[in-house]
Amino acid sequence: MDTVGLRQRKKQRTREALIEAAVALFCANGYDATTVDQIAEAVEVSPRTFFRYFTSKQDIALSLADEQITAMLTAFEAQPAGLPVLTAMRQAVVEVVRAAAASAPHGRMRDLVSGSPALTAARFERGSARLDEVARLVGARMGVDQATDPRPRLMAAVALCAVPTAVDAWRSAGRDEPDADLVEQAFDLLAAGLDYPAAEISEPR
Amino acid sequence: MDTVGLRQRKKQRTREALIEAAVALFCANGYDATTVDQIAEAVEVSPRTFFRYFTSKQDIALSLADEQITAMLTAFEAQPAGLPVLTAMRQAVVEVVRAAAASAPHGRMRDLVSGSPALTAARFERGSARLDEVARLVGARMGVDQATDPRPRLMAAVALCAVPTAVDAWRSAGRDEPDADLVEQAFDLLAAGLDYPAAEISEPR
DNA sequence: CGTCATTCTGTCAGTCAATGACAAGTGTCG
DNA sequence: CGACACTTGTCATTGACTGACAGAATGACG
Repeated sequence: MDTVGLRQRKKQRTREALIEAAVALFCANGYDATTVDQIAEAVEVSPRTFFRYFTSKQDIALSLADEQITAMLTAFEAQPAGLPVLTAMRQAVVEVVRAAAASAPHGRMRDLVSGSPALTAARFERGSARLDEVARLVGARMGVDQATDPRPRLMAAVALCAVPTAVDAWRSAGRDEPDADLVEQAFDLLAAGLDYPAAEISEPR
Repeated sequence: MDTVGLRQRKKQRTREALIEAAVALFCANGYDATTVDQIAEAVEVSPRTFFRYFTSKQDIALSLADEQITAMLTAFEAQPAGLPVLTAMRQAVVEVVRAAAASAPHGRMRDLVSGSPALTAARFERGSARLDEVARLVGARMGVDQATDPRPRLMAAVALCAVPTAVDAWRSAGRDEPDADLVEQAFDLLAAGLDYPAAEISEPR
């Protein structure tokens, strides 16, 4: 096989160089102001080649986010078997977020993604695309069939969509705590249930 | 004032004609295969004018989704004051989804949106954009300050992101029930809490 | 009614993302 | 080395979107 062929190594290096250049340019000039041509030029490949490595400009911006979902899946599987599912999910997400906070490129990209509506939207697209994968693991851990039981998919939707959205919303509302803490809090609230009572006292008129 | 000026009425008519033409073309040929030029031509305006009414092609596709969020907010406010917040939210969403199911253009657009990843992502963008609005109403109903209490925003994120995502996932997994029923189920599950236990019996090896 | 300012629209030119087709270069393997 | 597959660059094209400018429609007012 060609596991370590020169050709493969070259491709891998090009791919990494493209990501590195893209992240640098995005951080320096912003996502929208960075053109594919600039990224390609920084790595000295043709713009056409860029699109042979990444299907779109969004694609490269979200390659890191993609890795995070994969990492989250791995972490989720690694959780002790007896753990309640939501707890296992929380641990997995927190682990990944902690690791990302310590990594410079991930940290910079997080701000970029939450700063650009287009990227925020694209991140959801990624999440939705991998929702089945997450649901499958959740179902396995619960010992139910994710094809017939709706709960695994619902939990996947919550983990992939509601939690990041809530964290983003909290951040933009001025909460400066580390992401991991906000994630913990989101899961705590979800575990406690959302069935809040209405205000008891009728407002003064 | 110019509340009913000829100019205003004309603009309104153009806007509606554009939406109508866009929906028709999207349904006939699909979202991606429909060009802005085609939409503009169908209404006999210049393509440039299209972008003076809608900021993007996605924008016009989601104008209906936008109306639904607004309708949901109205319905939420109209719920009886004593209702638990999650129940009120569920009623509001169900009402809107029911109404949409009865409306031909909304129904067709729903399939279009869930069929196109780009539109699904864009719908989230819309949702996130209005998350604060929703959170404010939720906070008001709970009698808490949405600036300091994280729960309203979390619930808004769940209602705007997790529920639609779960419903989409269920549909694509083959569940054919009416959307309203799926929404009810999602909220029921959320009200019951997500803290599912792990499977008790270790799998055979 | 005529004039002027405002607002809306069309035309034009241009940028950028993305894709198909073809040719030329580079790695792989017998 | 030489046939072959894979990768890349060049070229051309489409489609979304924007800025600038000119001209037409509209509304306000004397």
